[in-house]
Amino acid sequence: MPARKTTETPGNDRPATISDVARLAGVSAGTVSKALNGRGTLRTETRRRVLAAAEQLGFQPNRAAVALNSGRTYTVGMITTDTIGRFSIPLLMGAEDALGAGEMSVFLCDARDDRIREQYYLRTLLSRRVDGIIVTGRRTQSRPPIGTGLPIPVVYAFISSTDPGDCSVVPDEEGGSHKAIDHLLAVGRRRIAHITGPEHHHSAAVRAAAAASRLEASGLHLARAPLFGEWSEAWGRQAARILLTTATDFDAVFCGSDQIARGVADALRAAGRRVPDDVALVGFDNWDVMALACQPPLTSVDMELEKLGRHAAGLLLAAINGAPSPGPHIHPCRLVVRDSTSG
Amino acid sequence: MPARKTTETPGNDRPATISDVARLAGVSAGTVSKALNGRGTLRTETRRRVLAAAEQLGFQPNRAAVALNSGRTYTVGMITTDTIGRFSIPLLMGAEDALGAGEMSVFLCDARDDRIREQYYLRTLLSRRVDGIIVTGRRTQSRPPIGTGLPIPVVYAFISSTDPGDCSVVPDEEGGSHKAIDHLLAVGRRRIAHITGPEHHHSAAVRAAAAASRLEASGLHLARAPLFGEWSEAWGRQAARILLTTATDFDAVFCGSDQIARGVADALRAAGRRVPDDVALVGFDNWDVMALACQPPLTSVDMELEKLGRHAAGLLLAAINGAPSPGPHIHPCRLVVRDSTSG
DNA sequence: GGAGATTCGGAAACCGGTTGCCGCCAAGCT
DNA sequence: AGCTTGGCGGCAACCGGTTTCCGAATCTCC
Repeated sequence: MPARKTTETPGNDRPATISDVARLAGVSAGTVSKALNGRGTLRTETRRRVLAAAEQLGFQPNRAAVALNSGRTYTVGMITTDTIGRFSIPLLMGAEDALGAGEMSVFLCDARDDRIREQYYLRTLLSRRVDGIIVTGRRTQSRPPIGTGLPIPVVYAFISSTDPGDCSVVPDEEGGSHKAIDHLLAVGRRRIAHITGPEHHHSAAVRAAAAASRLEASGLHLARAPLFGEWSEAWGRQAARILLTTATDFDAVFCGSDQIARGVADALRAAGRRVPDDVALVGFDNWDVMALACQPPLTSVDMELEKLGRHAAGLLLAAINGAPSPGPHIHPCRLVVRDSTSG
Repeated sequence: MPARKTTETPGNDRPATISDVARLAGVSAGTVSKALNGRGTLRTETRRRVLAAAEQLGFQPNRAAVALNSGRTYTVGMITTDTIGRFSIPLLMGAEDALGAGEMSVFLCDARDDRIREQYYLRTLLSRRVDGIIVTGRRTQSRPPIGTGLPIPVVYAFISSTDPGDCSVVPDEEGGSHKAIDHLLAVGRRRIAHITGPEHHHSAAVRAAAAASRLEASGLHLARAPLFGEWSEAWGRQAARILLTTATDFDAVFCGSDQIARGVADALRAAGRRVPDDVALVGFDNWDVMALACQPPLTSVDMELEKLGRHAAGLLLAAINGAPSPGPHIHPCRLVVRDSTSG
């Protein structure tokens, strides 16, 4: 940026203020403000002189001062209720991107599954007079609202609030499962098994129920009761062996996560079953590291978390501008087809 | 938080100001400020009354106003030069944690490998008068400084600045490689191969060179020239097959990443070689998803990115408080031993 | 009881911008 | 020439805190 180097005075430790600009341009501070913001009535020549002075000093208005008399800070808080992980990242990125386009800056708050930290961050954000708050978390399960009677809008992304009046954007896990099942049916599979995470986990329960009900709508059933376990490759391998040793008749497995699916793929291959010829395989999450490294590459349901984050940010911006969208919002899933079902 | 509910006036859309508190307590605004900050000389009874009024209104000082006359915003900017990914997260979390403890809030800026966005964010942060900036990125390679003559301290974390005077905190990849080699030597291996990422990638080059030189210091050599490829499981599998088919004599493989190591493990198993009995295996990154799902679980070099982030944040806080630590800082790696070398 | 010491809290300036209002000056009109 | 009109830009209040300075009230002691 050589252009900036020559105009800024490097080593000048104090950022230029509007008075500095006014002095240099030979006008008053108020006039500078008008010139820079296009308000009031100024001679073109005056405006030009002010702009030149501002440029020369590298003037950037102090946002704290702007915030003070506009009442708007153009910042939002993003609270991740649990540790920032694989699911939070695309959410954060999508939201940050959408907000940045709206000239908003984002405060990142990692509450680490600690309600005390959560409330500490909430107070901090309110003290900083953020224009709004996005609450995210790892689980799609609903959670108590982060606060009540707050003076600013709040949007829940991925997780949802137990208060049905709160604005929550959640992935359509049920619809995603339907797409997975429909796809397996479309490629001619009829004896579909389901392997997934812990039964008490909301996502596992929802996806399993949706898979079963979609089959029943076609007059079919799961090849056996869903195998609930954990969200790991090891469980995928183990569950696949259970399917094989109990002589279950199956030609497809729909898995609750890509990690599980990958474990299943490895165990099937070790047992001499071919994917997708003997068994078609569908995962969930479309986590590229897993889905692409899997042998063969894995068909998977994508919750489109980045888009979901952008969606949530858009709703927050609207709410900040006086057009709130209370209640739950369902964000669609997308099926990404790869070799594990169409080789 | 039922306690708050009763004290805050829900639905009161405008946050309480210091004047509101003053009016309720029957004192002046200045007195409220003194009471809340423990300045000046006030009667105990007056102080108590003010505190009670502040509590009743749920008063939180407007940080913009505080910033305006203290010149300190108690915020820092965190710019990730490339997309936030697996490496950035522990960095961000560590830094955010350390800064939060210092009462600092963090602005998250995702520059997405775009120099334009980078400069946009830099200007935004300067306009917001952040007290300091942390710059991170995916690669350990050094990069041009984000700005020159900036009025606030900047710390580079993980990546480093080409300006040797800038404060950069980088992982000791060379030391990490040494630890990996030393460990393999300690468990009796002598014919060590190295499989890693692209040759032009800084980390790949550094780790390969460090491995070779450490062996030479013991009068040994790599079993063959390092196999450079890409950071993927597929390449790990392919490279392992190269080792096997070229009849290279090897009893250990040190890999440039856990993904590569996992591919190697799969290919070795498929070829009937036992890990660690026939071949010991060491990865790099200690990415739990890979290292733990690997069969057997993978010994790996951990760059301790979260600690590194905390380290960087600490240096930034010190610099903000007038005690800068210019120049590069090397953050040690840690070897995590698992079954792939000690089964 | 009065002078001096001490305690307590209010008034006002200030941080860095924004904005409504008003005054000054030149041009236009009669 | 005198008055009106309107363009231009300065003055000052304000946003919400913090801090300095100072005055008033009370206390102490002779």
